Amino acid sequence: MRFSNLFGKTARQMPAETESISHQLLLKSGMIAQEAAGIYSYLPLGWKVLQRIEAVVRDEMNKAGGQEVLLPALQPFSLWEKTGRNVSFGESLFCLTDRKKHKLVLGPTHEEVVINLVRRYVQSYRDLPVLLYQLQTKFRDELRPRGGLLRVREFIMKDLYSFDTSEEGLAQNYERMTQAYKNLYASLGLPVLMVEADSGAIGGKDSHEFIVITDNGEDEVIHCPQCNYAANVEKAHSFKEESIKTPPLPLQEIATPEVKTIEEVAEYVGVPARQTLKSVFYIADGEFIFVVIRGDTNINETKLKNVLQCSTFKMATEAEVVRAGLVSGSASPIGIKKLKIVGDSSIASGTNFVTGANKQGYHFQNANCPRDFQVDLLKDIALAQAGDNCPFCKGKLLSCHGIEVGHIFKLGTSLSEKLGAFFQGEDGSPYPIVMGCYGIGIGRLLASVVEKHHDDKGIIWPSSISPYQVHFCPLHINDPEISSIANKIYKDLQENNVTVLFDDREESPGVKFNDADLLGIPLRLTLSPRTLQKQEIEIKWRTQKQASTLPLQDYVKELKALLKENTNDTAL
RNA sequence: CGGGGUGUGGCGCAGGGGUAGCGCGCAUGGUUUGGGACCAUGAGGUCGGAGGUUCAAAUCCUCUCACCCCGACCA
Repeated sequence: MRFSNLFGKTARQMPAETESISHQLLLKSGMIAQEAAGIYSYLPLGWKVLQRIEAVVRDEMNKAGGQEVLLPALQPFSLWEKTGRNVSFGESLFCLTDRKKHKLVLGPTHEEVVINLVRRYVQSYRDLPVLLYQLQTKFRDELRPRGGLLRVREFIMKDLYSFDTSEEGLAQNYERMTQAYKNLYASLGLPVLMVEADSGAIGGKDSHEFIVITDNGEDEVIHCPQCNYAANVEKAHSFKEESIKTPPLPLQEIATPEVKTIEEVAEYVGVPARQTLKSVFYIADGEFIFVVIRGDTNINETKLKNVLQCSTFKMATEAEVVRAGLVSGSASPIGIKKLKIVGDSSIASGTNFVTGANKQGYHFQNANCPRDFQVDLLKDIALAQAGDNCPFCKGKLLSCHGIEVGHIFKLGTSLSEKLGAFFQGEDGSPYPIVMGCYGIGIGRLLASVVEKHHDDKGIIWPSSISPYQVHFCPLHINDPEISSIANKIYKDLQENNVTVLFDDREESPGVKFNDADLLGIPLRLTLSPRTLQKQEIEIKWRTQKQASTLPLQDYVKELKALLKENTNDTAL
């Protein structure tokens, strides 16, 4: 490719109004362009990289036994009603109506469609297992798109669906896909952490995420450095500091003027925060929910939402709290009769808690569950935090942030049953197909690679996905001799199947070198009067400061040897 | 959905009642060329949108839209 013909321009200044480094570099290098919030165009270079990532992903999916298909983005709404996921996806589902007034959705994922397809072709256990996958555009009306390609509303996803006759078969495919994912991240030079995850709107049982650890990642991971337990914070379990257990004392009301927060209450009464109870209020599917948890811990809203099995969920506003007859700052479950109360397990493990008296300026001391109050549900709804103890080895848990670059689910049979996907077993009876699904956001993968592989000058592509193998920079290209040799080299490289970006522009060396660094192609070739005089060509790796030279007569052979040697060297 | 911020040539910004200016980029010509060269000439916007105030609005007021960032938080 001649640089002079390349569509898209590199910018001198970083684009304004951007925060994440991948967003900045991808815009600055002219690889992507924004159209609207969370909606991007890929320009030729960015698209080339994306396609190379797709090739790596395809390769691994094929090796794992996947067969590629292409399912429709436009899907009947009625399919979503059958699984009920029109409700769980809620507002993030893009809905539209056709001219015949039929409701359609722009697919945010493809379980419904793929099951509906598979059920027509799978009748017998002999037809299973089968693994289908696609690379397809997904549409999700995200709450807040952010970070350039990191969270968008339209994106290409690789989604694979496994169909098995049994849980054992599913487990095998789950394991196979796990390995395929690990291989693919390694090819891309991405270090990932596999963590236990909440299955969210997709539904299902077991679920794992693959996380690239970076500070500006949206997801929080709790992990144990001792035993390698790792889970998304939404899912993570932990051991908190032991509750205080003393013989129950009589409930006692005390005046606590001007005392509101847990810290203030604990200090005023003279007990540690873990001997207080915190009351928090939510509205779930329109119902007011009273949640009570130990004062030193926080509520994991994902766990709470799962416990409540609701589809809409939010914190109650001050007005709603007042309307429920509660006193902010002094609320407690004691004496609450008409509201649904959810308690965290932590409240049953201790005694003599301090909690509100449901009266402005007063608290209770020595509250005990179930003596003084009862809860409708007692579950683990606590947020695991750094510093808590590991649930397996009691080591101190750590927390870090990361980008979710893959998510796999053991779906089981619930969607199959809802959509009528059954097979006939050896015994002649019908069984629901056992399903798994496995997703990777390709654009997010691209952004993650940039987040991990860049320096202050620009992107550093791993050779496995670089848009070109070589960036060729002839200097003084208006010199006829340089120009003719440069063109010959360009031709030579192409004839030798080396992909090359040929900077044939009449730009100064600084411009060319800076653009080369920004674009991040791993190998740079430079031809100039200086190198020509010695009958040499300069060669420099993007990752290295120093350049070296190759003899002009024989450079192609040596270059190809170097490329071959380094092609697998993606674990940077 | 709440909070904060920003909208002025392709990009980055300044201007803050008297109908727009800088840098980069772009075009033409010339001189340059190993880490974002220089000179000259030139093209390109009517200031996110709508309404209002005013003799006069990019500038003041009202509404609205878009984009960015934070939070979806313990009462």
